[in-house]
Amino acid sequence: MSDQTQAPAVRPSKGERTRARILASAAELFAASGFHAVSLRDIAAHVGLTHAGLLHHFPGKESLLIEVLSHRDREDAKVLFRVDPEDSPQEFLRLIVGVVHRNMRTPGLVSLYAKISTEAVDPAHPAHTYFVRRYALLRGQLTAAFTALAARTDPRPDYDPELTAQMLLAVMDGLQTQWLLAPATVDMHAAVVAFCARIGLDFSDAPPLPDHRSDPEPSPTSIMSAEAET
Amino acid sequence: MSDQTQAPAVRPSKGERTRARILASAAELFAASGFHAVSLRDIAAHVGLTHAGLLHHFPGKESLLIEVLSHRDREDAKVLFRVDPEDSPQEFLRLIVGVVHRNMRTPGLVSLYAKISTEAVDPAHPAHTYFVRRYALLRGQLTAAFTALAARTDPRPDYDPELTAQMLLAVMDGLQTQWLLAPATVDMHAAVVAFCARIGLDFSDAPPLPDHRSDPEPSPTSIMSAEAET
DNA sequence: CACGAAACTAACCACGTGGTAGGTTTTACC
DNA sequence: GGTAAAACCTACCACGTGGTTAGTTTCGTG
Repeated sequence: MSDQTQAPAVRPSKGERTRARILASAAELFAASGFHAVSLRDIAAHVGLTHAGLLHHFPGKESLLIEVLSHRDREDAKVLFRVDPEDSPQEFLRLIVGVVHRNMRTPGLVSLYAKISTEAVDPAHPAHTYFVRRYALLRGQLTAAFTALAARTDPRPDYDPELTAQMLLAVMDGLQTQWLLAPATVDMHAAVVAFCARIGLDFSDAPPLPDHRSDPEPSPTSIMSAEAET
Repeated sequence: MSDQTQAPAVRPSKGERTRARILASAAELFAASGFHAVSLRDIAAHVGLTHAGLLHHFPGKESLLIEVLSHRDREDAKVLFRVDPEDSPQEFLRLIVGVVHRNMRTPGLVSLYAKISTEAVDPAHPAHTYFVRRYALLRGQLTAAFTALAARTDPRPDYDPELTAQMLLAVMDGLQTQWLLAPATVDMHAAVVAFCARIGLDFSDAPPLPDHRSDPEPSPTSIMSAEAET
């Protein structure tokens, strides 16, 4: 059971290590410039491979994008879905706000979702289905949290849980673009906390979430992972 | 001074008419798929020209994009800037909400700004400077409106005008992407009105703005037009 | 160390892209 | 109607793109 006996058994193969580097580079470059403006050769050069080498690991550009997104979702799921929004709505919302605070330390991650989600509005985009589902899921979770919270609040608050869920998601998304365009002017976290204050939630002391320091193996039961059908 | 003496003198030339069709097609296609995923040949075919014919009217793809954006700004400016945010803050905010309501009838226009603004986060993007300025201007105007509104409200409201401006812009922007991805589920207008209710503004009866039915000549004093320096 | 599989490269392919240049057609004006 | 300019087209250019194929190098295991 010592670390020595475990480390050699789980050492990633050369291919797995290269795949991880490809995913990291693709995430970074897609985040910077979007899917269409980044070529396979760009990503491959960033990794230190040829584009044909990259295509040995991933069957094509579109499946690479889906894998980048799914990979990041599994990371988020570990944080967000350890709390049930109906059982602990306040804690769930606190985690959501914590995600915003953490995101301010990872502009690349913010940019990835901001950039690709708007591209994915186009039904022909490889990640279109992925984002339709992702937003539906998040709205559902947040609506459940606000509904549960309202049921526990006396006097009962006068907000519509579904509209409020849409608003909170919108504030978070909308602030990303503004922040990316003017990071010195726009304070994402303060604005989200201020929004929550508007609906009666005090998260002014919400602690930050842990950084993305490690990328452990993907969880086999990924809730947020959308397997693309393309 | 009769209409008959004016109409022949101001009839657009063939070139002007073609330019207008190019701008409309470019706006539509950029809105659908973004700058990078649309080629000049796509736009030209949509107009019914060759791409070389298109390039007779616009010196290049990048300047075409800037012109599309500036053109739409002049249209918005006519609506938004007929009211001074400091003199009539409530009326100004009412117009902002009216813009959202109107936008629900023009998915293409919504998509254009949503799509290109996130692309433009990339400093190498042709519209980067344009959007940095646009957001700064809008934040300034909204901050001025909320500041003036707070000064006229007794007891003084407890919101920070600058954060609130960021939040309102964020809600409007963030709702666009959600709406474009799930138009049957997300009600942009209701969510924005609900947000305003959260800060003490009742716009539940805000009237819609006029449609984009006509495209009159550009105003010579366009406030929101950002002349690109590229 | 040997060997098969994985990882990776070089070269190729067909196609698409923004832009250029010269020629043809259309427009606008006198 | 004549003419010059504007509008538009055809053909070309160099380059970039995602993907394929065959060969070479590296890895992992016995």
